[in-house]
Formats: sequence, C-alpha cells, structure tokens
Amino acid sequence: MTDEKNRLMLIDGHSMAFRAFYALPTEKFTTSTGQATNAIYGFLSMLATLLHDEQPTHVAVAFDVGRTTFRTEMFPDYKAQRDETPPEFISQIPILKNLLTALGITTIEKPNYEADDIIATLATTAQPLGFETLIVTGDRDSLQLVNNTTTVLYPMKGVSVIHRFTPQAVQDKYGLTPEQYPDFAALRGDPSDNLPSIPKVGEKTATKWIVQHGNLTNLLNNADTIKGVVGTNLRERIDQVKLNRQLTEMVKNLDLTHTPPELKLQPVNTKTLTEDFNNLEFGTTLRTKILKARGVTVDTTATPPQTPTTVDTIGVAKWLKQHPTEAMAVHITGRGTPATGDAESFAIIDQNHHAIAGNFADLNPKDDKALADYLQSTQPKFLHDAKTTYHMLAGRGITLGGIAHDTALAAYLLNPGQRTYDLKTTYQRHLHRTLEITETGQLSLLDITNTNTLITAAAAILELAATLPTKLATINELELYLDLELPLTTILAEMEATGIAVDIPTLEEQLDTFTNLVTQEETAARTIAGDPNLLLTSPKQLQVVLFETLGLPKTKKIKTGYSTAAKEIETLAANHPHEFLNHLLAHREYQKMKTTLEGLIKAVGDDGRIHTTFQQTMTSTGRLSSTDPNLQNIPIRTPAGKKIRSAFTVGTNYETLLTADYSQIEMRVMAHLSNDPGLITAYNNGEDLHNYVGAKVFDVPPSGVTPELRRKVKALSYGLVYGLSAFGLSQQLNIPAGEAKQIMENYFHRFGGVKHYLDTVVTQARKDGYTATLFDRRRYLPELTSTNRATRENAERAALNAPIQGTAADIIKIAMLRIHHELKKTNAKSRVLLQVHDELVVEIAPGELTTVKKLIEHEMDNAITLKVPLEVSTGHGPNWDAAAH
DNA sequence: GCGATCACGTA
DNA sequence: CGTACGTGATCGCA
Repeated sequence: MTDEKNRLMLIDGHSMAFRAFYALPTEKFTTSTGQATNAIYGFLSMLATLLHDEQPTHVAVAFDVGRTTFRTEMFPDYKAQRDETPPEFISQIPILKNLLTALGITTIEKPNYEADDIIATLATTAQPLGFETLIVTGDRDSLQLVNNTTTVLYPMKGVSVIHRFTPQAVQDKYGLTPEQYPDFAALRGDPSDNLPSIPKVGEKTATKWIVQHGNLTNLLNNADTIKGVVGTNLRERIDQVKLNRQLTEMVKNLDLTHTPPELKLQPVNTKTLTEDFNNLEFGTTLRTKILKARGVTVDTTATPPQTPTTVDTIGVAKWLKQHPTEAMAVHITGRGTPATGDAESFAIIDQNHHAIAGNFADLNPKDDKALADYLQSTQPKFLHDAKTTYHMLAGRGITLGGIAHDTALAAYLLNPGQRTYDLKTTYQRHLHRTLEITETGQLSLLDITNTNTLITAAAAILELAATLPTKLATINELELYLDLELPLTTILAEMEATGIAVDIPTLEEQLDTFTNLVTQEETAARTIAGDPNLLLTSPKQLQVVLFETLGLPKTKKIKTGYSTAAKEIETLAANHPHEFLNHLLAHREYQKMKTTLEGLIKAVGDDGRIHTTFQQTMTSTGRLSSTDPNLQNIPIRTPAGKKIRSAFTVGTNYETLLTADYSQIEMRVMAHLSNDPGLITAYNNGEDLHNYVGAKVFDVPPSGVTPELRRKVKALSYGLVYGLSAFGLSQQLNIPAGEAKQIMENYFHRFGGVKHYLDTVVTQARKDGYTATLFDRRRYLPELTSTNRATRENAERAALNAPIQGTAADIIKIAMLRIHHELKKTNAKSRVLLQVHDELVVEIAPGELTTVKKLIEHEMDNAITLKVPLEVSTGHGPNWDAAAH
C-alpha cells in the first residue's frame, strides 16, 4: 500500500479521562503513596484499544484549561451547575499528559477555550488536507463536526463501548443532519451544560421544528407561525435560544500550536514510559497492550533482563572460600520463633548471580562448619526479615552476623502502614514483577523445585537490596534505616531470644483465683437474668438482657445495636443501680485477667521464660509492637493487674529487675516540635507540667490548681496529642460542651505555639501527602484529601499524632542502641528484656545495679537534645510490679 | 474455617 | 466526635 490515507484521531482528554475516573473505583487504583490512578489507567486502556482498532497516523489529545472560557464570559451560568472537580481527578491530569508525550502523542490546550474548540479547529483544517478524522469525545455537541471524512466516536458505557457517529448514524439516532444538531441542541437546552430549555419543548418537539424548518434561523424567522402554548413559550425565549446557539457553536479557527500534519505519531520513549508506569504501580499488562498498539514490541532494553542465575554445584565450603569478602544475599527457611527456631534450607547468591542452595541437614561436616562460620561472620549479608532468620539460625547454634541490608525493613520505612512486607509482595510492589514463590518464600520439602525457589528468593533479595536503599536515600531516610532500624533488629532479636522469666506457680495460682471469681460472677449474673445459659461475653446476648429483660435505658448506639462497653455500663450503673451490672463489670475484669493469664501460661518456654516477638514493621508511626504474646499490654492499673505483673520475675543468676521510663515524653516532644514558649519554660524550670498549664488555663495561682482542675488539664494535654475535639473533651470529662470549648480556647490562647503547630502540621501533611518525625520517618496520609468528612478527619488526627508518637518512638530506639552499645563496651552482663513504648525493662546482673542504672538513665536522657530536657524515672525490684515506681 | 465486630488491656 | 497497637470471644457466613 503506497498511498495509505492519513488518519487523524482527536481526543477530548478531559471528558474521556473524567469518564474513566467514574468508571473505575479510586480505591482499587491508588498507589502506595496515595496517588489516584483510575483516570489514567482507564484512559490509557481505552487509548490502547482505539490505537489498535483505528490505526491512526496522527493523534492529538486536547485538554481544557481551567473552568473559565469565553463561553462563561458570555453566559456566566454556563456549566455553572457542575460540582467542583475532585482533587483526586485533577492530580492525575499532569501525569497523564506526560505519559502521552512519552507515547509520542501530542497534547494541546488553549486558555479560554475548551478542548472541543481545539478539536473543531483541527478537524476543520484537516479536511481540505485530505485527512480522515476520528473524534473521540463524550460531548455530543461534537456531532456537528460529523461529515463524510469526519466520524465521532462516542463512549456509551463507561469507556468500554464506543458508538460510531457517521452522518448516517446521526440521522438514524436523532433524525437530524450533523449540521442541524447544534440547532436542535440550542432549542432543547442542555442540563449538562446548564443551558436553559423552553417549557414544554423537549427532544421530540425540537427535532420536529428543526426538520420542518430546516434550521434554527428559519424556525426563528417563522416563530410567529407556531401555534399554542409552545409557540408563545418559544417567542418569549428567542434571545435565550439564540444565546444557546452561540454557546453550542464550536470555534473552528483557533490559532493553535500544531497543524494536523504536525500531529504525526512520534517515537515512543519506552524508558520514560516504563519509569512512569512503575511509579504508578501499574502491572505489565497495560504497558504491553499500549506499546503493542503503538507498534512497539516490548523493548527489552527498557527493562533490563534479569541477570540469569547460575547454580553452582561445587561444595559449600569451596564456594564460600571463593567468596571471602563479597556482600551476598542470603535466604534461609525454617521456623523463626524466638528461642525455638530451626533452619532448614539456605540459598546464597553473589553479585554476579552465581548461587548455591541446599538443606542444612544434607551438609557434610566440613560444609556445615564453613556455612556456619560464614553466617556468623561480619561479611556483609542482604536479608529479608533478618530477625526471623536470626532465630532460625539460632536453632542450629549460629549467631547471624553481618546484616548489611534487611529489605523488609527498608520496604517498611519507604511506606509504613502496608499490610504485609513478605518477600513476594515487597518484590511485586517495588520491582513490578511477580516472584514465582509462595507467600513465605518457602515450598514444601516434597517440592522438586525447592532449590530453584530458594535461589529465586535470594535473587529477589539481591535485587531489592540494590533498589530500596537508593529509594530511601532520595527521601532522606537512609540514615534512619542504616543507623537506627538495621542495628536495632539484632538487638530486638537478642531481647526476644532472651525472654523474660515468669513464676509459673504465681501465674497458675492467680489463674485459679480468677477462674473461681469468673464462675462466681457468672452464676450470680445468670441467676439475676433468669437465664442459666447466658453468655456474659456475648454483647448480643447482653443487649437482650440489659435492654429487654431488665428494661434498662438504652446506651450509646453502635452498629449492631447498643453498646455494652464498660464505660457505658458504669454510667448506667451510676444512674440506674442494678445488681446485674455490678456482676457484669466484675465478670468482665476477671475474665480479662483470666484470658491474659491463660495466654501467658501457654507462652512460657521450656526455659521458664516468655519470648515475645517484637514486630519492627507493623506500626504506621514507627513504634514497635509485641505479639505471641503481647507483653506491651500486661495489666498495671488495677490491683488484679498488678498481681499479674508480679509474676514477671528476675531470672536465675540475675539480681533484680529494673524499669526505666520516660516521663511525659510525648508532651515534651510536643513542646519541642511546637516551640511553644510556655511549655518550654515550664519543662526547663522543672515545673509540674499539669499544675503549670492548669494555672495558666484557669487563671489561678499554681497553688490554686485543685486535683479536680489538674485532672481536667491532664486529660486536655494528652487529648491534644491525639487530636481531641471540644466535644470529645466534654465527653471525657463529663462536662458541658460549652465548658469544654472554653477550656480549649483558654489553652490555645495561653499556648499559642501549640495551636499554631497543630494547624501547620495538618496543612503541611496535606500538601506533602505525608508527615515526618524529627528523624524523617515518614507516614503517608492520602486520606487527608478525602471528600468523605469522617475519613478526612480521621486522617487529620493521625497527622497530628504521627510526628509526636513517631518522634518518641525514634528517641527510645536510639536510647536502646546506645544502651546496648554501652553495656557491651563495659562488659556488663545486664540486659534489656522488654520495650513498652516509653519504658525499658532490664535484667540486672549481680553487682551491676548502680552502674547499669546510671548508664541507662544517662543514655535515655541524652538520646537526643531537645529544647526541653528528657526525664527518666527508674525503679527496681524482684519482679515487674515491684520494680515499678 | 474465616472475617467482622465488639470489648479491653497497654503507652 | 482521641492516637497507636494485639488478643480473645461470639456470630454469621461460606
């Protein structure tokens, strides 16, 4: 074919992207940093189909610029009924434009005009040049452009079904010629453009009139001949109809940056395209589809082929001898539980993608020894979840050393708040390829491809270790990763492996006590309720008893009816005393203690110690969490709770337990971050913070701050760190909303720095999309721009709290590193066992109490220099309760 | 067997 | 209508 016709495709970018935006759910098309991508995805998907089906030689995508055009100047109501464009949509347009450029497609826009006018101009100028033109738009006004060489492609259902409007198709659908269409539209009016219509004149009448008179001008000239009410209505609105007609007419003679021949498709920039697609976290499907539509066979230079892995078959010892210093990726499988771990198989891959793999059980003594020596050595290793690996190897008597990278930790820092950081998910998320292994990177022993799987996992770690730290560096988190989280992981592994001693007889004796109390309360409650099978642990059954059988007044409404939470029951008991309520509350407390004790007893290891697991990649703020069992929520407030704590004891060969905790660390961080002179002065003068604040807020001398006032101030100060509202404060303190509001206003008046800080932190986070701690730990909060009020306000409170809670978490982590370092340096045998957010529990070796106490206080105090001092209080005793202070 | 919901312990 | 967690019980669903 020598004289193939030039085919020009003109796309209304705004209208098509907008349709895609509503056709695909934003929730499913959002990147991990909160960028919505549904409009981009839908648009490109449609574009790929169009390019493939229509094979245009020239393409332009026209965009609107803002909402004001010459039409809005002529008629201010034009499109004025439309809601504000959602920000999640707007943010996608610049990205889409860049992608189109990378695809070799021209984008055009012109201030004061709509995309339609650009399209009309290009279509009109293209015709005499011999182009066949295809117009893709969701705006039917473009039907006026249809002729023998111009076709409008109109999306019918979302963007998936396209209707072709040729002159005949327009005639069939509307009974009008394309030239008549704008006349008809002006007569009918257009609710989507906010153009007024004529009463009693709908599509039927408008079509009839235009067909009868041929066009609008003739109709209006003969308006007098129209009979009846419709005729009067028309004559009364001739000016509006004329204005409508002006507005629906498209501008066909704009001065544009491009002529039709200049819209020729340009070469695709696959490199940019691939990068953009990766940033948008799109899979390869769409990329392949659109590249194919553009006639590009997927360019392998853009996505470098993965270096092929060579599996070496020489002995492990020999292989390791050939790799004496090189940093390599290590993947170990097995059971990663603290103190009871076991390693089954291993894979190691070097920088040239030479690898070995095998089962520990199959190694001969020489290889076994060489492997153990390597794993213990300081030779740099890249791992994914090093702490779990540490426990696996500990089961074989190996102390993992040389942790140079932990790709799970790196992925966590890049975006905390993800559901999981397992290898397969992390690999897909950051490298946009699917890793052909099971979720955990393990396969059953029966699997014949076991070796391949192991090596695939190791190769994935190698690749991630080359990528993630670079990404961390660009957001200034490399230091946090290398100097804080990475060294901390070994310390946590040691803490977990050590565990904390418990006195089982004490636990069991208490369990016995609480079991009896639970039974006692249960029996009493069932008798009163008159139901011998009543389950006091079932909120559903409780609702029946409380609000139906006993006819007590309804409490706060929740999803499934009315709340039976302790707080509600207590209020109820105060206003409507009833024996049942007392038994219920008692049952709740004892039951909680009972299940806590049961969990603890189950968790005691053969060594008489409990080995929790500290999750280092779980929280969105940077705190640790504790599981199996959770030792960060052991009761303390009630006498019964204290009894449980007393069962955590000092272990054999150790002298005592020491607890050290930061006093009001979050308030101090708030004082620092907000730079509030009042708070800073109070702390620097060593004042009692709540007394000081109370005196200012209630305008009384410090001596006049009653315990009651102090209670209120304390609730307020802590509440502020959590984004408390006046309403919330009134609920909390059980005071009128007006009084709570007044208290908050007084506070903000006296502590203006705090108010300013709280305001700016949210504004900044909305702008940046994330919050950051003093150590640049980020938390992304895409919901800050949500149009749903509850969602948005939740995110705002999280944004207030994250820098404060997160900085406090950073500080205690720093202290833990320094303490560990100092204990090692001084050859102390004492060891840190637990971290409970602002508290450390330390097991003190004989004779070390004085020195270690001093060491700990010093390192915690001096972990960081803020504008206010950090204060640490310590206590010691034979068990966790006695060590409290 | 699993997820959602409620409840409740900690900082 | 106050942040961050983990665990256990029940209940409705598959």
